[in-house]
Amino acid sequence: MSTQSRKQREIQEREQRILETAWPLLIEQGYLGLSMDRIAETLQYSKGTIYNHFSCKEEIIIALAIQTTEKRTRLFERAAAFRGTSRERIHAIGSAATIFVQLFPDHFKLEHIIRSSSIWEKTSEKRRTIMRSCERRCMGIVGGIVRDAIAHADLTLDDGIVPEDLVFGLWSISVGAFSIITTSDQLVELGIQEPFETYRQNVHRLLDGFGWRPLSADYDSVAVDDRIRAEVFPEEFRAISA
Amino acid sequence: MSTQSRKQREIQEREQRILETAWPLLIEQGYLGLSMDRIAETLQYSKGTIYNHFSCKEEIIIALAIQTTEKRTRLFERAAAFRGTSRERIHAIGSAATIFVQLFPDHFKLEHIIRSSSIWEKTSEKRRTIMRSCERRCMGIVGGIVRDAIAHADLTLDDGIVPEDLVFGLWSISVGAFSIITTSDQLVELGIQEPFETYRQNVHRLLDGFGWRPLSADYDSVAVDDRIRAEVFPEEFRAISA
DNA sequence: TGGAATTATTGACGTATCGTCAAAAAATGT
DNA sequence: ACATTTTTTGACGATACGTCAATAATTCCA
Repeated sequence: MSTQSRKQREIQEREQRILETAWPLLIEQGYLGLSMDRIAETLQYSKGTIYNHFSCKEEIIIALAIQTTEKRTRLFERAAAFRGTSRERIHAIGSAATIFVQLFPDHFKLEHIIRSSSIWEKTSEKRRTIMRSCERRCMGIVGGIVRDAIAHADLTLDDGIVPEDLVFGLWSISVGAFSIITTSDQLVELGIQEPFETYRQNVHRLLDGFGWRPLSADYDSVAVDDRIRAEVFPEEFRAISA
Repeated sequence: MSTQSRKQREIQEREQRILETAWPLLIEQGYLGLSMDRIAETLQYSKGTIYNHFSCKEEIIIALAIQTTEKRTRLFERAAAFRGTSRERIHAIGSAATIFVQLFPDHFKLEHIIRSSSIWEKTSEKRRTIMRSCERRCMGIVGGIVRDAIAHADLTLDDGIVPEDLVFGLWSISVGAFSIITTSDQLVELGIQEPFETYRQNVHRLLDGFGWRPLSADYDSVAVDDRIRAEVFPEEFRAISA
């Protein structure tokens, strides 16, 4: 019994160690830098053992992507639990998204890799389902705040507009901004000195455009951001600042 | 002389044929599907000859990306030349971006592939420079419209906000929306029935948030969109509808 | 506890692809 | 007609993927 559980635990832990070994290879050298042989060599296991855990390279990649995506989802959940006006809560989501990118600047590299059709299609349906459900959960959280805002009359959507449309807008602007930030090497030359700050402001413009109260003009969004970072994400904030 | 030019021309044309052969391989099977051997086999040349044109796989990929990016830039230039209010002209840019995605739905796959660090870093500085200059040109076009809007008092930016901030917002929301549209397989399940339409509306909300006149409420953006498609992009519009 | 049954591990193997380079072929110039 | 330059070729070495039969370790049960 105890022997079994020891072995079982060893196998379990190995899975995590494989992922930890894979991460820097993938981040530093991309898809091609991740080699099953090198993982095996590093961990002193034979290749076959690695394949016992992950049936192909792509499975390792999506497993890593799931880990970071789940971390983001948890940040979103904490942000949504912030006690404040609907506008402050949606603001907290923006802060969570930004903190996530700053804590895991490499996540978007992964996201790019995993979305390549050649990679995505080789992953198992099981893991793809997990990814999709993370995506749905994130959208659900944001959608919930939008609905709350409507319920509290902070926001009124025009006819034919559903909460998901707004969520899609926030999702788009965030994915786009962070993609650009993490892949463009000439933002400063293009006139974007502080991309994260610009992102934050643009999100507010978008919310203003939907008429979400209180509008930017009415409150000091920098102060709100500080408060959220201090109250909701004190630890993460310290990690970023350090 | 005539023999030389014939040979020269043959070599020139071959380059394009290589790219045409590479495109479907890359789109259908991703980075891994693109094989130098297969290109050589298909075109009945030896591998060495292919390598005379492109020093590595990645050069082929970026060459393809440059071709589509240049097409987009030309669409943007035509959109910017639209004679109308600043708001209509920026609207035309949005239409151009949408038309581009619909004409070249696979471009974003390429964009994803090329942005992978492992690929990007293997490309030649020469071609990277071309890509960057395309990017700058696109931003410049949009920035010019923003400046015109300010000059015509259609738009007033708050202190500390520069035109590039707004451009970054439009860029983000577009890149994000199209990335999501081309890679997510559950948009409908997530409640986004007509992503392109939602994108268009979100862009307007963002512009409204910046106070760009006339605001959405004041005019029929669907009519403007129809007019732009008919006047500026009649041919492309037909191609999409067909 | 000892040995059968099950499970986990190993690493050589077949296949595929990359990018190179010396030799062969073709084109060009005199 | 022959020398020089340019282009093409494909065999080659290197690397990596994923498989699988053989081996080792572990578990189970009498």
